[in-house]
Amino acid sequence: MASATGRFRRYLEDELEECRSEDVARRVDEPDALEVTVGRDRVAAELDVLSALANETRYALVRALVAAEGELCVCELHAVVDVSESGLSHALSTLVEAGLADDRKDGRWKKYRATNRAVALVTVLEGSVSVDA
Amino acid sequence: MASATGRFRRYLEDELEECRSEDVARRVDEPDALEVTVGRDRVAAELDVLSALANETRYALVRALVAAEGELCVCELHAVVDVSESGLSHALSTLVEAGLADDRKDGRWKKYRATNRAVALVTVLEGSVSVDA
DNA sequence: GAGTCAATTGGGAATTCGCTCAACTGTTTC
DNA sequence: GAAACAGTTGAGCGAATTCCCAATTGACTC
Repeated sequence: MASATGRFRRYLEDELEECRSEDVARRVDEPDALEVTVGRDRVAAELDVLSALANETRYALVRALVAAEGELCVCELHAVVDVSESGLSHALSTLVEAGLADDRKDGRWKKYRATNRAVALVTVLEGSVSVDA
Repeated sequence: MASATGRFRRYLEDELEECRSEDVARRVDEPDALEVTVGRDRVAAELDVLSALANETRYALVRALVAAEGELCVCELHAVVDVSESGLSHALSTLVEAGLADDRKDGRWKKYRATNRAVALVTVLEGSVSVDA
């Protein structure tokens, strides 16, 4: 973490003149404390999920799977996005890896289904974005 | 949308032999119907939010802002991430643009705060990722 | 077993992203 | 007004993504 400690200290001192309710020393340590408690692995995992979702093709697929409320076969999903079959396959495997979809082989076909994680995220996104913007 | 209609049709016909409860014609139209109802703009907006969040630096900033439950000044945020001051400023403006943070100027300092959208997303991510993986 | 079909894998080209550097705006202090 | 400081903006370079092409794997049919 880059040390902007000098500026940070000045900032805190300045803040204290307006409002004495804070303990400078405690606040200085806060960011690091935060960092430690959270756990890098967990954050990294969350980032993987976000990265998997943050792509037009993959997000469209997830939305379709969530809306379907059940299994969809690769050929059904192909109708939803505008990429080659290979691109579709790559996208789906990324989603499975991120825990956003489950796959199941059914004879000649392969079927995908949204996970709870995917449902939760799409729901929150829809809700939060409809509010404004 | 790429037309894999041939394969899709074959798939549906095959499915119907096992389970007659579905109407082929209706299912063929389903993906398009879905696409229309959702609205491209809305989906695009959701994607912007995801793209803004799907980056190590920016996600760390959002987590810090959410954890703070209040305003943090740029110099405080600088302690959280490992980028140059300029990089930090770029990251923060991306977050504001995506509606994940609000900014407020306070004399010489500028303060940022997490939006409800940011809180909702971080909360869901934490919850959904702790389940497994 | 040969042919066909659904889907995946690996490699590589084009594009996008993330960050730093340098220059700049606005604010406070002397 | 000059100097110092907080923070932003734009340009540009290296790194990571995204997607297509070609070849391949399994599964079903005849």
